[in-house]
Amino acid sequence: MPGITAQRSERLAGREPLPLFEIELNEQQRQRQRKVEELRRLGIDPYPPRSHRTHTARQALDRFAEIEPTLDGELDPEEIVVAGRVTALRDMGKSVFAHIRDGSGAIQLYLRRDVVTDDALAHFKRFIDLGDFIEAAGHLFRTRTGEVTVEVRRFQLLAKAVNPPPEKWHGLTDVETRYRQRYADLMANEETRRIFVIRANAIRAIRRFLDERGFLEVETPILQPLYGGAAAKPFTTYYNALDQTFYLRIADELYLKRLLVGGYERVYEISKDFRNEGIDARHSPEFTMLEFYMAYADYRDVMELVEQMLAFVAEEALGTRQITFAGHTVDLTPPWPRVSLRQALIDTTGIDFLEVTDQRELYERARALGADVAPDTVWPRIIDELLKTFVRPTLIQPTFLIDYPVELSPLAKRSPEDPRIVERFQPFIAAMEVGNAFTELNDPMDQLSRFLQQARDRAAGDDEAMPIDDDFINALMYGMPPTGGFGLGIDRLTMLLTDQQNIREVILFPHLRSKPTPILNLVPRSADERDQ
RNA sequence: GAGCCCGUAGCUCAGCGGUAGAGCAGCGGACUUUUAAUCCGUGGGUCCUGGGUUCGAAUCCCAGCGGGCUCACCA
Repeated sequence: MPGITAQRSERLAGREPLPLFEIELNEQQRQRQRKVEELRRLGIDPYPPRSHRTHTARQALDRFAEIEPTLDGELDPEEIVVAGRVTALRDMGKSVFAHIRDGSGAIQLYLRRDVVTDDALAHFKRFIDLGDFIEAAGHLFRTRTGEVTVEVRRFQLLAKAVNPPPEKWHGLTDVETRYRQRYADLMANEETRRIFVIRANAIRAIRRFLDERGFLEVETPILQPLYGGAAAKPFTTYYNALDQTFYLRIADELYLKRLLVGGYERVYEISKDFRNEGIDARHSPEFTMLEFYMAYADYRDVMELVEQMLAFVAEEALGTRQITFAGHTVDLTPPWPRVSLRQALIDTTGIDFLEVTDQRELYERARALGADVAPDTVWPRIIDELLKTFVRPTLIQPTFLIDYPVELSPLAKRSPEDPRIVERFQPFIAAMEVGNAFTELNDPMDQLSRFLQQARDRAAGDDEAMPIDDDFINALMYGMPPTGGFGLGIDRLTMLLTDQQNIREVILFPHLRSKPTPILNLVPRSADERDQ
């Protein structure tokens, strides 16, 4: 059965009718939409352009706390106006209790017949539903049960909700609906709202930390003619004006380093990167990355800065350096232990990767330990697998894993002590890898040879090997100072700070496959119906 | 991409071969300090979609769509 039509609403709103479609509403939506039309007939705008709010819920509660000692149990003499979404309604007959929530919190409203008048109370009961935005003018007092409440004199609908809100006790729990309709999730679930506040606080803290230390925030291209700076498959697009294939960046790295060639000493960028790969609890193809680079610093300087930064961020975002994640309590207070990957692997697997240089032998040893590797897995990938299987689960308290084999790191500088090792580290917290850093490779010819090796890997079938970026080589040929660089997954950091096990819980609008059935049922109207 | 699990009212869920259910929300009524208010009454369904088995399918089987978890690739 067709519901109230958009066309009729348009007519009642004094505009031209929508010609072709109507929206099919369920019973509750129809019920509410009827109220919209009835209000219009009464000359009341169900969507007025302005509110007259004088106090947020928080400000009202704070005000009452301040003046209550002077009131002697009486009403606050000053009239205030609060506004928000109706989240609870308790109809007592000749009075009504309601809660409204705004961005600052919630406050209770109390409407009594002998204060608002009989007609106004009837109007409220007739037209105000759960989920509506309203404003209410009145005086603060404390109820018998102790709750600070507005005794309402006047009220006004600010925006009618046609959709009923999710169930009040369990909220919205269906994961798919929570992601597809994040607005409903945010409306219904305090925890969801909390996560994104912490996320914003963390990002603000990072900016402040870096700004205070002389870093320059910059923006480099997201659309790039060549991608690089990480091992990943890119999203590809076509740039019409340039008549050329472009890629969405997989990392910021190569552009930020060009800026150090240009003479900036400290730069950072916080923005989205895109990797055309699998989605799981720790990976989102569109994710947020912090990268910073500092000249005249090496990876040890960077480690010191990173442990300070993350302790600062936790303090700013959560008020503590102790965080709980997946049942682990970890303490971010610096300094964090530095453990070489070589030693960690010797301790956990007995394998010394400087001794076991033959791929076949490494494979046999890994298999003997029970690692899940295929016979054709290349040497660096086996090392990576051993790291993930045997080392990573042991890294609960914050730890820097340092000094990786050169084969794993085509953009990092070799150790002066051992050319088979690069000066690289990854911070692990609660067994989660949250970043990646190294002393940056600034020898253009060494960089070129690493690119050439990547090209060979690519030819051999590694489709995540980086393409050769000759402009980057050209930049390095102008000279880049000794530099330490760092990349941090902002989403994963947020997971840690909010104790969320799934990355989609910390992304406002995570990607899902489009649904064949639309949310709104728009049905065509027949011509004669339109003519009536 | 593979394996396992899920899809029932606006929301949260039960039902798992024999007339489609509960709570909240809705609608009607009672109640002037309630707190998931309470009490009485009541409407509401493409049981994800399409096939099949069966006298009979929400329930069993097959396929598809959407989602979750675990793998695999990756930060």
